[in-house]
Amino acid sequence: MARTGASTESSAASTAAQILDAAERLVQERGFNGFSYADVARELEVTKAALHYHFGSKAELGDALIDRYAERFFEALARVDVEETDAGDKLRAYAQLYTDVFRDDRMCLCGMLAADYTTLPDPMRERVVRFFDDNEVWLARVLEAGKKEGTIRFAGPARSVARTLIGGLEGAMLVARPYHDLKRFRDAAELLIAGLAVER
Amino acid sequence: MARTGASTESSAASTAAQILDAAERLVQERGFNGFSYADVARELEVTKAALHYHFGSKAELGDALIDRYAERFFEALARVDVEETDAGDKLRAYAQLYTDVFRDDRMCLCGMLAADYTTLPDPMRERVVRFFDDNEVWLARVLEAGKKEGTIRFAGPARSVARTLIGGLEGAMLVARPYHDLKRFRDAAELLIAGLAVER
DNA sequence: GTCTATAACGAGATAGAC
DNA sequence: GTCTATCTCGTTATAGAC
Repeated sequence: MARTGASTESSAASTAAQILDAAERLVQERGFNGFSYADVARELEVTKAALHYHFGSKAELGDALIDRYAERFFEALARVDVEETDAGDKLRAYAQLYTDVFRDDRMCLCGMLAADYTTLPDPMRERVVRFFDDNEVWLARVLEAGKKEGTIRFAGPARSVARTLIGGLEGAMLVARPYHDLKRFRDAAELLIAGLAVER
Repeated sequence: MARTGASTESSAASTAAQILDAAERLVQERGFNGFSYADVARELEVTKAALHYHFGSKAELGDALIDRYAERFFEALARVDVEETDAGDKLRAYAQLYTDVFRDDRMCLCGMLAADYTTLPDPMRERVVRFFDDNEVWLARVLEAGKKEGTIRFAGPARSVARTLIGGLEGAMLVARPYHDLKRFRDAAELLIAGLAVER
């Protein structure tokens, strides 16, 4: 499907998208309680009032941030499903998505929001949980497929291994970020996959 | 060594300690940017000004929080060293420390502060990093000992496995907390240890 | 050591002009 | 759609009385 084509605004990106871009990075870097409308406004060189036109409240902005992030993330997973056939390769491609985030000095958006969880409005909480649930479903399916094909073995329910992988990768990002060290994250990701989903 | 014994203040806990208790829980639940002096003051039924007498600034309070948390944590690890001899048992005792934190609906203090890392003053950053470094040293020593005794095997440098364990446990707490599910955390901790430090 | 009072600032949000 | 102006509230922090 082509881009939306010639629209009323011919600028590179709509203001709403620019706001989401800036806010997303700020949340991933500083957390939901660590940034303000003023930060976004300064960056885009518009006023806070302009932001409120596009996203009435910080909570609404938060909802939109998670929705877009999740949409893009699961689109990427759908591409992995098309491009990779081996279960081990799919797991490594999954970890690579996290690596790409970490490379930008960012934390996973939903990992960061998991830290902020107790302070989030309910609609944001629900979205964060759904993100992890959907990740778990995707990973469990890959693990089960690998087990069936005999390319992978693991102990216990695929769901538990999936959860441990998600938490392991989120935690690897969390702890590696202060060290500003990509290798630290990649080593952990590699050990996690090798230890939890043994190839044979 | 006995408690400090009869001191000038005979009350149950000094005000400074009460402040640290309340602030610690608030940070572990809500993050460093998710609580205020007003929250602590309300809880202890004192004024904000009283808090400032004991801890001049939020940054100083943060320093004191990490110092006390780290001190207690490494005292606990020293006890583990005395009480457990088998390397696998030491690793399980290590994970149990995290379980105890999670059981109180808390995130590890330094795991939470790792999320807030980019917004922290430098002295707090240094303390957070030191906490993880010291954890890594302790775990790597346990892993090496287990390898030498032949009770444990693992791939790659003990340091890398140690880092992966720390990140894995921190991430397991982070992601399990929204689900309010102790079993979810315990299952992940078990799989992490079994997958990263295989017993034989 | 704790209080009242207040300063100084930033946050989220709204009204109404352009 | 973006602006100026403003409101209200919460935040960290300090001064000075008790």
